[in-house]
Amino acid sequence: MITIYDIAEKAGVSAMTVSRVINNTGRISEETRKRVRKVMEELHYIPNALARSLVSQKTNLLSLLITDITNPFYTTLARGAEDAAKKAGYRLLFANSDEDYVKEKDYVDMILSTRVDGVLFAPAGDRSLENLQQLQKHQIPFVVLDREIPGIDADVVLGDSKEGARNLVEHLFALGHQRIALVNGSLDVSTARLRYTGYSEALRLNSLTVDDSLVIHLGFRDFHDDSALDELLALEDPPTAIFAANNMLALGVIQSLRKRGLQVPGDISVVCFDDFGPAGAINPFLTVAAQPAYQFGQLGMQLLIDRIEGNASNESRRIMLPSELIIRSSTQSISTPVS
Amino acid sequence: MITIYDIAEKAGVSAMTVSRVINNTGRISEETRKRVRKVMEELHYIPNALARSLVSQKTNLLSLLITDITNPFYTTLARGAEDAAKKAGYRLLFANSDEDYVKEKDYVDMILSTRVDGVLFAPAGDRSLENLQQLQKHQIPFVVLDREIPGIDADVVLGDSKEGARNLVEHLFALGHQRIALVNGSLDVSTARLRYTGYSEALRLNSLTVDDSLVIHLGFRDFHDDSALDELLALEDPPTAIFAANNMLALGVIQSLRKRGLQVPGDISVVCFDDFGPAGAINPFLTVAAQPAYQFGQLGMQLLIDRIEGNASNESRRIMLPSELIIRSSTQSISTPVS
DNA sequence: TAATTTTGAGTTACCGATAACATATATTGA
DNA sequence: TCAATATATGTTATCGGTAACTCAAAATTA
Repeated sequence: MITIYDIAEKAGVSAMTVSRVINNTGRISEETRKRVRKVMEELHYIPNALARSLVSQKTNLLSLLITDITNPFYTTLARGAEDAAKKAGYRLLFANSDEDYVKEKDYVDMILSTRVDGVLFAPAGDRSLENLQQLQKHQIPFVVLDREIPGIDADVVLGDSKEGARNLVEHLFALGHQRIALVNGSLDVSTARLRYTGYSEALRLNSLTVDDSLVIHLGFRDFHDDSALDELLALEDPPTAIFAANNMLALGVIQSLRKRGLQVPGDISVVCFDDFGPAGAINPFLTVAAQPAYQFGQLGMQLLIDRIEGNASNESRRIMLPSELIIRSSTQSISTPVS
Repeated sequence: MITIYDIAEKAGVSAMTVSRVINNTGRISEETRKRVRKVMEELHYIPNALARSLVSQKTNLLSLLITDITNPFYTTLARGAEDAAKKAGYRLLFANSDEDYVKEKDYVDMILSTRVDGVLFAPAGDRSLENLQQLQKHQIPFVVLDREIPGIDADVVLGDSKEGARNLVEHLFALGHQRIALVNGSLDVSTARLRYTGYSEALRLNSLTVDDSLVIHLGFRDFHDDSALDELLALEDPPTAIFAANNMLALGVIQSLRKRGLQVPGDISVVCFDDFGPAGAINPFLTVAAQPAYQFGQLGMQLLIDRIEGNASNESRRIMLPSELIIRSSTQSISTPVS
């Protein structure tokens, strides 16, 4: 590897002079500058970011921690974050926790030892608390995305889960559905709780109460075990519609329904939170509460960079983004069954 | 930030002793070891990977460069790469070139200054040559993914584009289609050339020749300008089926067709390369040649790590993965039009 | 018991860059 | 013309670790 010392020697100057040429600092005669530049090009010199960071105490590296890289919500978010980071001259280190606290902790340790300048953190859930506290303890600036963590006071970008849920359920009511099941994420995730709240509020506003046998709690990521669905369908008065708390759950629900020979929306209507990215556009099918994923990433990154660069006040900021109800063909009126 | 010197002072030993405790090297009495460990925990010590890498000349960082983070093919590939990297104890730095040579070059510079140990490189196209040569010049090990670059001799993981294309076109023939358009990627991408070859071979095998007016060359990523489609449709003898060279192009084609009031497959059949990840499972629609994206990432990463760790022979390896023809509902027989 | 080996540390130099300070000319002003 | 200032560059120390070498005390051997 070529270092500034190699350049210095060949150009007949000191290393410091080379450093000055690279960084355009100090006074250098035009002649020396040209000579050094020429040698740098000849030797294909590239500064060592490690050494630089060690002395500057700045890596220009940010980290984006998401919970599911195969979920289009997060990849679209990632693109927003990447664009914003690049614009501000930062590099981005991606990490994927798979909704797993242990994997998340591993990544936090990695993040700490890498000395990144800041973290955009989509937590797995409430128990991410200690992972976030770990960052706080080491004074790494971070912004929380998508899920609020009780006990953490930080900048945060959220979707309006309650309202989104209400909208979806109201849509189902409007189609005549009364028996609406909720296939929810784990209750140690704030969005799952809020979507439940929105769901129950919508029921109450329509003079109904929550029937616990219609509510399932799973992980947000997988729907491997669909036995819970069997229980739902075996109910005396089974649901005519299912509200899945996110896109991946909806995928699982629909696949499981089909496996059982049930048509969507013919036999049962399905709605969910989050859209499906570009792929969702080909065959518009699911009625969703679409969140502005790109903006999640972009705004979150802006908050983070503001804070890192000292352009943010001490109090933490909280951005709530609305979701958009997109009515497609996974829902239909209960009064006109196709069967 | 806590350093080994802080630990050393508080534990009443030298920095070297602390280093030895951390790395389990040298001889340390059990007593000292315990004392040092205790102080490390008390102060929440975390080793500085920068300093470590500076002396060891190893960062344990790998980079994955893809061309489109919103394309499910690449995110699934990314997951495969990430899993394999993690298993081998490496961290992964993602980058997204957007099929743009300039962005790609920027990332290569970043990669070089970050001193990553190796790169998993999905090139934008033939002109990535100089970016790859830049890596070679600096002796950074890399593995090329998905697209072969003339002039570069390196490990590479490819899909069998020719055969996949032939299969798709044969499928269309079997349905009675004779006027088959090809909406291809740019010809400076090897997969575009091979898919063209597969397309023309299939035609020839069926005693047809390529009609140039049925072939469009665009970028693999966007289908913003769909005027070329108008020309296709305005032909005296317009196509009854379209073969899109990848999933993103298929998306654009279908959306454009619908905008013009044409139904798929009613008015025109569509097939493409690459599936749509988890989202593709909800509403199976497009007939595709699905490539094993996860394996692309996983195998590529294995080749890379083998090479980095000196477990690979000097000659470069070439892995070709087959694609699977998945027949769904975007194609129908020409003899039974629904219209 | 003296010589030798082993054990458990410490010292020094270096990885590649930069901040802070030092210094030799060149230039300017009185 | 000589001090004062400006200009261009060099020296040294440091960021946080680790490799390589050194060394005193304890344990082993003859």
